Amino acid sequence: MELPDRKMRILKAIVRNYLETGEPVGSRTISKLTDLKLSSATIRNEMADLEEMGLITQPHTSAGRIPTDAGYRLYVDDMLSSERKELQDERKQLLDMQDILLEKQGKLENLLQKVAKTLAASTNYASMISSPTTRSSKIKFIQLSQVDPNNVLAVIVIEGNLIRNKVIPVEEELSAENMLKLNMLLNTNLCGLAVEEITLGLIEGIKRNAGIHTAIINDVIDAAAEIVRSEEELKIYTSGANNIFKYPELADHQRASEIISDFEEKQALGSIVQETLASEGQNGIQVYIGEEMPVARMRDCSVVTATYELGEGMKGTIGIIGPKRMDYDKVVGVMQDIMGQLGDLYKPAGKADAGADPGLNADASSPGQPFTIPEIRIPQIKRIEIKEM
Amino acid sequence: MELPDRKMRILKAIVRNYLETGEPVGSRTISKLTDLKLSSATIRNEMADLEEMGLITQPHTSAGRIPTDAGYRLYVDDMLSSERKELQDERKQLLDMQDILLEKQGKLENLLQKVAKTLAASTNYASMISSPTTRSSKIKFIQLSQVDPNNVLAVIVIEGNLIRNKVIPVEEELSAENMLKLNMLLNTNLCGLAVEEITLGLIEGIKRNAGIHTAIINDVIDAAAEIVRSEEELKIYTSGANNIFKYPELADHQRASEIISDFEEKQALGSIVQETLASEGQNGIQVYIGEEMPVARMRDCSVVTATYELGEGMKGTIGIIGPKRMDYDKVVGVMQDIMGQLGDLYKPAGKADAGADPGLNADASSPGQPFTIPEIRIPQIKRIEIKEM
DNA sequence: GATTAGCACTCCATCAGTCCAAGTGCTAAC
DNA sequence: GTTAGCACTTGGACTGATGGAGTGCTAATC
Repeated sequence: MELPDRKMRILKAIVRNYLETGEPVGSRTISKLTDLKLSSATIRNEMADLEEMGLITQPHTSAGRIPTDAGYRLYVDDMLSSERKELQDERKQLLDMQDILLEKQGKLENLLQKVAKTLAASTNYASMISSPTTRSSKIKFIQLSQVDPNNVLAVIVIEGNLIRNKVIPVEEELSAENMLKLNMLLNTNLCGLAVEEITLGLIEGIKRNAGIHTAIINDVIDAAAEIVRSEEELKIYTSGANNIFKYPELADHQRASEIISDFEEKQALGSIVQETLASEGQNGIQVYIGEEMPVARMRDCSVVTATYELGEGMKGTIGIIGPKRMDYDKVVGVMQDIMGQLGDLYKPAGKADAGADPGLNADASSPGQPFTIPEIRIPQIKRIEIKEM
Repeated sequence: MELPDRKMRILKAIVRNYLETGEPVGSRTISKLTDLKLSSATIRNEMADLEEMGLITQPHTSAGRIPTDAGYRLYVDDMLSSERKELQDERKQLLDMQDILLEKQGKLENLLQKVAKTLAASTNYASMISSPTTRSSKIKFIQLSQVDPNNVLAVIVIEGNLIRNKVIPVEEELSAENMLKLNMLLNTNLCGLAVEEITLGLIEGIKRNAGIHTAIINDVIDAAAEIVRSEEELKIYTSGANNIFKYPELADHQRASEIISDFEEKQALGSIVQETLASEGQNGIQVYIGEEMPVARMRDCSVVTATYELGEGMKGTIGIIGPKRMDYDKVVGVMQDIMGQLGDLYKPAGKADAGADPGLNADASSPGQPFTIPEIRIPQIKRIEIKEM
């Protein structure tokens, strides 16, 4: 929608003023606020037009105007297309995440939690961050080992160097030789494949080659699938849910309760993440306003989401959820900042200088595992002998 | 504090009525409610006494009475000492957790989350549950393996069959023989020990025996310590935080915001867990009322906590947080029920019948690992040879 | 034709005043 | 020791009046 310049400026002034005050804004206010020397009467005429166009509305007859969803949308779109250029030049660093990012011992889980906290604290809105999805997660390495007569321990390394293990109950103990064969078979057939790429045909093939122990093959593949699946399971960290109490329009019992509940369950937030990942907006940032919200119960909110990338195609989503009258400019700025800083976090292993190497751990479950170790080779087992102890 | 029977009955009636209605309760109401045929005037006299004793209070001059913290305390103590007997007889099963408990594929994380949800849903209060602490967690088995020239993968199994792994960067590649020695050395020296039992002297001894690679020993032990530490890290799952909106006395912005924040941060809840585990109350259940709350910001709430046991000394805490006027009877009942059901969950591996075997997984990070597999043996490595692939 | 001044009108928030129900404490009678 | 009765207090709900903020419309002005 194209709007004559003057109307646009008035709309912007209305939106901005409303964002600040949360009160309906009247013609006189705008008349004084803008630098286009116009009387309140003229503004009133323009406002009547804007209202007719569905961009602003009156809560009641003798009140000022507030933006409609469409009004916000226009404002945000305009901002996003101009903001981008500004920011790319300056690349201002709004948030000092030094402590967070340098914290060597931290796990990814902690990092995400802290980013969420930082986001919430610096914006005064509620924030969320999803764990990076490893949708393309390929199996790098599988190792089975007999842990006791009834159980086989499967260690599976998937791309991104995430390590998962699972104990598989078996009925018969495997000999070391068979175990070794099995390991080779699995590695040669499955390494480099994403779980989605493992077809039934492939499994059949492996089973044929395995000859014996077809049962265990099934189990292992099930395990692998389950492991990768659980890896893909979206984890969402939130912070500052209580910030919604700062905005009266969200703080009444009904709404607050619903939002808090959605934040606790996290399921609803998941759908926002999905939505964001599915449709990448311009310049990486997406804004859902009111009715556009993927989550029905949050129709009184807006959410600004962005996709961050942690290298190797591991993408996650950060989001700020607040009232429709949120400070979009600020939020978008903070978002871009965080995106940038998270992006910088991943540096190819070789280039990372010692000081800045985040030394992140890839996951809670594999603590201490460096985030950027290079290729993992299949370990070579050499001639080894040991007596029973 | 001993109270004449009639005063006690009146106090109980006041408390019970207030729990139900949330309104100050007047003398007439009590007169009609109790079966001790007394006029409202008499009740008024008794109430004046109770007020003098600090058990009830008036919000304002011409209002009914509400219980003070001390009044609740007396009520709860009385209930706890009588309730116990009742419940031990009947062992009624209030909650049907069949689906939850039988869900074979579930991880402990999911179980806990679901228990929290069940608790919240069935009580209409906010609930929390801490992951079981494995404070006595002993190392069962350590295995190092060279993953690539620069990294060694350490897999550590601790009691309760929790498996953890960590990649340790090393400067020099170890030979298979040395790796094997190291494995044996570590296992013989560390297995069966809790991390607290690993002394500096012990480490020195290991290092001496290791001869070479003293650096890696340090790393491995650090890793082990870190792994066990991260295992002990209290995880807390919550549910139903939004239930507080059902109780007007908690639902005003100030209070709600604080409580929600505490629920999101979970840190404050941690101190409740600590407090509970530290001082085990009578019959396993503890009630903190108002000012007794360990968390200052929740002084308007009460919390009922209980310690559950998941076998092998793994203890965790469940808690219900609600308004001071919570339905203590019901909550205590539900708590005991859950405690029982969680307790039943752990059955010695041999005795568990197939149908009821929960088949729980011990942790998110080791999905699919049966919860009750018996002793883990150190795997025997036999003569194996393999060419470089 | 666009802009502005002026005016009548609308609506909401606020405040004071009134009334009422619920509950109390006290006294006197049983 | 218990109860009936009464004067008193208090908060909540309702009412009506008032004023401020804002609008739409019209007529005058640039």
